[in-house]
Amino acid sequence: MERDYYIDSLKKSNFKITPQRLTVIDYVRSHSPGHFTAEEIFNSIKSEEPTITLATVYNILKALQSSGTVKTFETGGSTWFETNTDFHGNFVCSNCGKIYDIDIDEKGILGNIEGSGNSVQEATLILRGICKECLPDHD
Amino acid sequence: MERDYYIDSLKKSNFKITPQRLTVIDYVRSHSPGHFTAEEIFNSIKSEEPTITLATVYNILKALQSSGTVKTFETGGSTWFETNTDFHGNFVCSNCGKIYDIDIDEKGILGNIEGSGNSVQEATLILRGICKECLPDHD
DNA sequence: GTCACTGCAAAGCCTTTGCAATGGG
DNA sequence: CCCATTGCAAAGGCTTTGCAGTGAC
Repeated sequence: MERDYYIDSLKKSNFKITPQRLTVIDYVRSHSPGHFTAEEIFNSIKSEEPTITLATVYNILKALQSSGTVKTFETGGSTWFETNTDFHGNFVCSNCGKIYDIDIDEKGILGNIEGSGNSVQEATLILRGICKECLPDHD
Repeated sequence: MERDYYIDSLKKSNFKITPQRLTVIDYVRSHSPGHFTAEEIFNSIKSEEPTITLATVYNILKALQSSGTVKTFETGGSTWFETNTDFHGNFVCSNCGKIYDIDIDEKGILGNIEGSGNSVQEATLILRGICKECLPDHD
């Protein structure tokens, strides 16, 4: 996604554009699609933005999330952020810890949900197992 | 589920049967299907088991999970436990906080996953929105 | 100029850990 | 009897909060 997509989304939600926010945007853009913790982002950008703190990174990620450009999910006791806002599965390898996006046919799931009478705004699918690379017969 | 289902599952996984474990089993059995935090269980059973601590409840829930009778998912910064081990969605109402089980057709999802080459052991689907009861036009 | 945002430190959850004492098999 | 489990206290990880100073608009 273009930088302006993030900037415009922030503006639309009445958030200000700060250098710190731009640095985080550049980070997630250049690592998309991917999965980040606040701490990971903090560690990666603090050379570029030496006064930034972890609390600010959390604040920025919350703003990005409110403006709709970032999604989150919780697993293993921490919160993960991602730029892939389409419905998909997040496969977490129990061996190496890597997270992979898995395309999912949304219809099969959403069909059931609508029938429940609840208004669904957001869906998060977490899968756990052993990834391709960690399977014993991996070549 | 019967009490023996939990007991036998624990034994099969080489866990011992303690009075504290039976108390937790009775609690989840009498609240099934449902969604519990460790603290909720702790608060509910401490009158019956006055010396128990939160750490022990966590320990017991971990044993139940390893023996396959309890599943967990994380949301809102805490871990939820449930006895419904079949694949299903957990709908979390952003307004009242209640959690509802939603039946999901597993095939639509698993079809995609198998194709990815990873070995999936477990799937958790979390849905967020406004529940039936909280919708403005609720009668 | 104003109000949101930043940086900092501290507090606040939730969960785990270490260890001595206990008791289930 | 022995080793897993308990109870207790303390520590640990992740995230939020409060507040004074700064800077985006």
